[in-house]
Amino acid sequence: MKIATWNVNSIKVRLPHVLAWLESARPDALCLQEIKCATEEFPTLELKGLGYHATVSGQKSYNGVALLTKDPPQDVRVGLSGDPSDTQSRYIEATVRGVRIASIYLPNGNPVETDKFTYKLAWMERLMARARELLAGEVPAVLAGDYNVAPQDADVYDPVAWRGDALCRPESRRAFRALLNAGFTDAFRTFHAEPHRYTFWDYQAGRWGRDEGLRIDHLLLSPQAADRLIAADIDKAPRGRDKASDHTPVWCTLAEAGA
DNA sequence: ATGGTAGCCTTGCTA
Repeated sequence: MKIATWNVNSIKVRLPHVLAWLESARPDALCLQEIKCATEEFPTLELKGLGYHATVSGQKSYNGVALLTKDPPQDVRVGLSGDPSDTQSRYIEATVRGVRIASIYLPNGNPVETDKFTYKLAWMERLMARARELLAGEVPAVLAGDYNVAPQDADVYDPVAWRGDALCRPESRRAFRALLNAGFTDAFRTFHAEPHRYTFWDYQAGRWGRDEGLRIDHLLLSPQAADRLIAADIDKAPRGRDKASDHTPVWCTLAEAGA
């Protein structure tokens, strides 16, 4: 079972890229972030044409997450509990072929001296609470998405320049490590120890051309999912296309249940 | 050299 995540930065602009990638990579599930459209504006029919069900938590202009799955999803859950006043669409979760899959768009958190950073850390606490519930259920679970956290300096092209940024701050990294310490596995790092492998390259200053990026998109696996982990990697190709998103897909494959 | 790009619509904000 192949599960992928991709921050597409507008599904309307990126639909041709998404369709092409689905056709070539054929994931069983693709988690999308920053779709930047209302749920009713999502191109559900175009994706159905490729054989994918779309489960969407949209939002006009900003944020928005979705789950594209070959099989119909079950037990869809939208949002994280813990803050009824939170109106940002950043979390959707469903069961696909027995695997609990979440599409996550974690807040960026910049500038750090503002309530945006406070919101990010509070959101990570709420995610942690949900992660603990999933662990208690002892089910295969994959928390996939744009975490807006570069876990270590090796995940950043210029760690010194980024030291004070919300993506690299010690508080952000500690909250990310708490997920690992609780029992979740970073799928990519299971197979790739080499530094300077990225999932995001800023549009500005020719970062892509110089391979100056950050690894901020992650697939975190519960023990029951990690026990089935076969492979994981970053697919850089979509970032090199015309009109590309600033992020590129990350994927992992799980052995079939009972295999 | 204190910039640069992209996408949204709020022609500034978010990233």
